[in-house]
Amino acid sequence: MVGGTLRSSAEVKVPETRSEEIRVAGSTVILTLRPSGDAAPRLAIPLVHRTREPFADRWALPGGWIAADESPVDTAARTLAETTGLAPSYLEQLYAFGAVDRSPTRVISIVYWALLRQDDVIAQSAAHVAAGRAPENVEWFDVDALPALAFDHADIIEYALWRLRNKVGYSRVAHGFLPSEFTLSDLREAYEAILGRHLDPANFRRQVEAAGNLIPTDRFRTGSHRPARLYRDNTDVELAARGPLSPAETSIR
Amino acid sequence: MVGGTLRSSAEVKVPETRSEEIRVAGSTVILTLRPSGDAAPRLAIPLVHRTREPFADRWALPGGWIAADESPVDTAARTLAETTGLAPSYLEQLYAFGAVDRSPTRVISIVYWALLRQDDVIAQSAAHVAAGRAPENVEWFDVDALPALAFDHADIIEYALWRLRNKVGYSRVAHGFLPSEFTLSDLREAYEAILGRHLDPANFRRQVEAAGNLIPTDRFRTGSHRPARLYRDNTDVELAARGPLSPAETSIR
DNA sequence: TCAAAAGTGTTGCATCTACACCCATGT
DNA sequence: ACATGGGTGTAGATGCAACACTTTTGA
Repeated sequence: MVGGTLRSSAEVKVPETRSEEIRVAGSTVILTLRPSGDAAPRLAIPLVHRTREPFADRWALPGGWIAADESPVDTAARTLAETTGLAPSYLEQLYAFGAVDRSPTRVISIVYWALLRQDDVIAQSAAHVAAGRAPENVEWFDVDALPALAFDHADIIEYALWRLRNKVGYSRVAHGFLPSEFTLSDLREAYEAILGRHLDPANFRRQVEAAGNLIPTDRFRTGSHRPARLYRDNTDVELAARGPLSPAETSIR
Repeated sequence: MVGGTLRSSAEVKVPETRSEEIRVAGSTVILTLRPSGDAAPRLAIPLVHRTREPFADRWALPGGWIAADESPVDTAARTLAETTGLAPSYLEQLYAFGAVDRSPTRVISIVYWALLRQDDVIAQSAAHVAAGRAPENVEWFDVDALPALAFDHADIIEYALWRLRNKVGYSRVAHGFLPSEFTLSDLREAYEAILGRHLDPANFRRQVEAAGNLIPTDRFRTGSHRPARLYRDNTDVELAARGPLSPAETSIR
């Protein structure tokens, strides 16, 4: 804890320096759910391979400098698009990291976290294969098999995962991973991948039905065993309450 | 919601501008509980009267530029001390506000929120009266009677209050307002002031007792009616879980 | 007909809420 | 003695976890 009383404010020295030497970057922890064969899907993150110092040969979060005429959230959305070619289903500010020693030069990073729909990611990587070219130096990693990371990016990813796991408990963020129609098993598997534990299908069903955020369709997914009803999101309800923050802060115009 | 697929990343233009034109400020929403006569205590915030453009004659959050060798949290703690002469019992990053048009010049503000113990505030203002001088241009306002505010500071305060009200439900932040020994009524009044509604004393007692964060003392507050037992905080437990964020991010070295 | 997932029912436990009630003190 | 806040007891409602059970399909 912190606490206590200080000397009178008159004695406190005010630094003369202004902050022009500080550069401001935007980075994003981009998350999706990757189907892994017929096993449970797993959380995955795209990282950028660094070819220059500092931290040459290590992997970093996608990001870039915040342009003079650009809001931080726009930098996040822009660099996310440059890296993946996609627009996120969810985008939220994570934290502003600004410790003096977090980089050899003074950089404050305003970090966002984003969710991508798994069908978008699959379609995009198929398009890259078809076109014969994919973004250079970008690779996807399972969150529990990350490579050596640059700067404080390992801590940042850990914090983003903590926030995701927290938020999934009291919001609908998990829906951000799913296509427009999905079964309750799809949704439950998303929750299980995020939380890392098994959920009872019967109780899960009742909980999401009681929440009233799902619209049942007349369609079913067949294939094996008893067909499962497909549901749509009730798009009247936000994926997560943002409180009184301006809508511009978390969505894209 | 956001969603959708974009053009290939090869077509996205990268701005040439770097971020040297952006200045970075730190501001803090400082909250305390002010006893208002014998009525219920109320949430209050210190604000700084602006004497220069932009927004001359309006009121602003305490803050300043982040120095080149200073972490954002240190800027928050420093400007908080300059404004109030006190150290906070709780300090947490609120949000980085960076919309392009939020200030006539380009400024990104990393905003913190802090709690002050009400006994610290009372002692400090008594000291100011005794010394015959108090910080210039600083005045305390009830949160539901705020003056005309500069920049986007009204929105920022609204967001800070939303965060406080949320956090009080799943953490012990309300303890940050109280002295080291307090009665359960003191604590309940803090919760009531934050949430803006009455809480059942009997149920409140059982809840905080069950949480196990309070240590009963042998002392009682006498004065009127039946004496009330005094409690201390269990300082082994943090006021609020910060997740995997470094301890440096929310406490003062 | 069997395996396995979809979907329903039921029971027990913990927690919350409302409110009745007793306790201890200053006036 | 009595008003008032401190503190305890208790019954009903609600929510959740565990798990038995039925349904529907593909193989």
